[in-house]
Amino acid sequence: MKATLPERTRGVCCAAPKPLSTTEADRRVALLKAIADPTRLQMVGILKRANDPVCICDFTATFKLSQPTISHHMARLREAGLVDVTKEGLWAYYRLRTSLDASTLAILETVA
Amino acid sequence: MKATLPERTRGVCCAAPKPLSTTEADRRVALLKAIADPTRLQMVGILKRANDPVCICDFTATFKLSQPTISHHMARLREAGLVDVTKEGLWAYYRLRTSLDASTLAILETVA
DNA sequence: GCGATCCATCGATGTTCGTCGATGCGTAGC
DNA sequence: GCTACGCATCGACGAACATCGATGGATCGC
Repeated sequence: MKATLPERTRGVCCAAPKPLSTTEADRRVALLKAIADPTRLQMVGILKRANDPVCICDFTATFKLSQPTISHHMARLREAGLVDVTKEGLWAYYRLRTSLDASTLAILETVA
Repeated sequence: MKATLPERTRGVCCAAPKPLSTTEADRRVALLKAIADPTRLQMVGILKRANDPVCICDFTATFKLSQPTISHHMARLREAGLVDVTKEGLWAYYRLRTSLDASTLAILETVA
């Protein structure tokens, strides 16, 4: 890794490196924001390691947070398109969405 | 992928799946928060693709944001330990920290 | 029907975040 | 010294967020 510092002239500051397409960047940022929280990252990790859908009441029992807060975090994962829900009587079972695209799966794999 | 919904009895909601160690989870969350922003994600991506250190003035020219805002975002990357800075006269050159651990590098690789 | 249970939603509150203008500090050229 | 420049920091402001108690809707057992 070279570390050459290019010559500069005052007032000329526009090498302007090209960023990603903003739409793709925004997609990734939405995913990152969805999992950039301790509770939600743990939720995703547990769902990823679980073979069967997990009742949300188990999350409520696991974390030291109120039931509305757990529900709120799960709703954010739902809005991010990361989880699917199945209602069965009184209970709500969540699992990772099966139709996640490859890049999303790769990120979840490395981070969760 | 089976999707068997376990039998439940009312009032018993404590299968309590085990989360990660909180210290490790917090470490990852700190990294995710640092890059869960369009500007900062682009910054990291540009630095990752650049061979030489990049003058921060080029970021100021690239993004449609004020100079204090760019400086603020770069400070957040600095506090997260993701970048190193070299001051050269009037200019400040940033690059990805060379001593990033493997898991951090893996995340940056998939996301940036 | 009635009470109990699970869960989502609402409303409120304190905190964090993104953004900017103003300011200050160090450097370079005159 | 003085001015111009690059950059960081400060202070302020509105938006987004995490959390909770209260409420309501739906389902089960009796």
